[in-house]
Amino acid sequence: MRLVIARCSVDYVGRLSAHLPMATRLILVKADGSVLVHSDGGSYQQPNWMSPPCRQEESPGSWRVVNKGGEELRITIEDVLHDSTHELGIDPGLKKDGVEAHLQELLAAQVHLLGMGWRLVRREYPTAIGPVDLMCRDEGSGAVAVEVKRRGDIDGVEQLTRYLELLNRDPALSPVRGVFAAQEIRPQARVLAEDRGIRCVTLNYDAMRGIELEGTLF
Amino acid sequence: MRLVIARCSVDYVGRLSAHLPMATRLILVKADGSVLVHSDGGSYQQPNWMSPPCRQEESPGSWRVVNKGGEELRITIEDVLHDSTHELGIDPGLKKDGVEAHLQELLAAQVHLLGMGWRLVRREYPTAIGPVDLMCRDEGSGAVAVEVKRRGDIDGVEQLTRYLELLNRDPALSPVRGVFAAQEIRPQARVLAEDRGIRCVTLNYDAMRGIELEGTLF
DNA sequence: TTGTTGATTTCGCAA
DNA sequence: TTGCGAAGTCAACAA
Repeated sequence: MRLVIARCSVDYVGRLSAHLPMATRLILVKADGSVLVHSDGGSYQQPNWMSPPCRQEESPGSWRVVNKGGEELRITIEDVLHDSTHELGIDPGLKKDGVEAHLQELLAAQVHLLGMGWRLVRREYPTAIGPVDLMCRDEGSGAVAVEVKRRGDIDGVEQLTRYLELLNRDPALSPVRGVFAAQEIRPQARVLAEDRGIRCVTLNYDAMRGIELEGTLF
Repeated sequence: MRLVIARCSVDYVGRLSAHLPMATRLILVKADGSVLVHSDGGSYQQPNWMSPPCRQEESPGSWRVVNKGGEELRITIEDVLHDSTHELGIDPGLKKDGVEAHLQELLAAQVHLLGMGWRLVRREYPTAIGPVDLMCRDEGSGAVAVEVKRRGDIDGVEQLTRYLELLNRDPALSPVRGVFAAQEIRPQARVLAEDRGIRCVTLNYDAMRGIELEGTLF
């Protein structure tokens, strides 16, 4: 990894055109050849960059980074304040926990949280417009489509509504009810869901994980 | 801006949990206090970070960065290979060109691409639930609402559907047809749109820009 | 402050 | 490879 602090201007021409006027910035060159330009403040993201795989041509005062797709990053350098290279080695990678997939998995193992006597038919139940997160049968064997979200938004209600509309065209399943389950449900989403006869359930991630952990103890 | 190259492990606890095992990485501290951790390869984005505003507590071998929302980034440092601080000053900011607004502008100037004899009524046609990108009249003077996207997704179809539903309540306009125009249209979005009687049109940005450029030549 | 929408979204998974 | 949906989405802008 190479770190350069320099007074520079940057132009990107590719999927769009972007221009950074002359100023002092950090230019970061990774081992895979990708180039990132960072300012000191403003957004925490890089204001300009070129994603790998890409090729770099360096001449005094001017860098040119070209992508396979014809995208181009051109850096004009007026003054270099710092330039150092460091050997970092490979990174073992990031482990994430607590995302939607995990939430879905936890709920699939605990469908009784939705109602006594409920059972899971299958996860990722396929339809023509995409998979339903959980398909269940309630205590009276009625079909229920469950949409799981980390944050329950209007989009999620729309998504579940589309599934329900489609599933209810199938005489073998109909009537299919809907449950919208999320860690947080925004008021607007809740209103819309309930207006459409969809039940809203707030999930407690820690409690669900706790139950799961308990289960593994015995 | 402070640059630290160090052998470290990183833990984030907040909206989710994430862990980076011990390895050599770049730790970048910006003037606003935000902290970014970069590996040398893999994804070109930062694998772990804390966005501003945040507060940093540094003790030998351990950093703790805390957010207002109770999110926490904990960096355990085993060995420091480099540590330097640089004064960058303020950044003038980024200028972009060629995004959706541009696409809409181009299509507005070339509504004949949608059909012979079509004319533009106006861009950003106002409704109670937001502006319709383009309102047109077709060859038979029928009203047509056009939604322009760079990537045509189901969300865009839903958006246009809401506009059409509202517009068709107005006897002075009704019937209003819909056109969904985008550089790329995803199959599921196309299915949904056509199921609702909305015409899908794929836009060729380069060709549209080319025509525009030609136009300026004469 | 809150909500909405676009993004060079990026990223990961699965068909 | 391509398609599709989630993201600690982020960030800009309007209400």
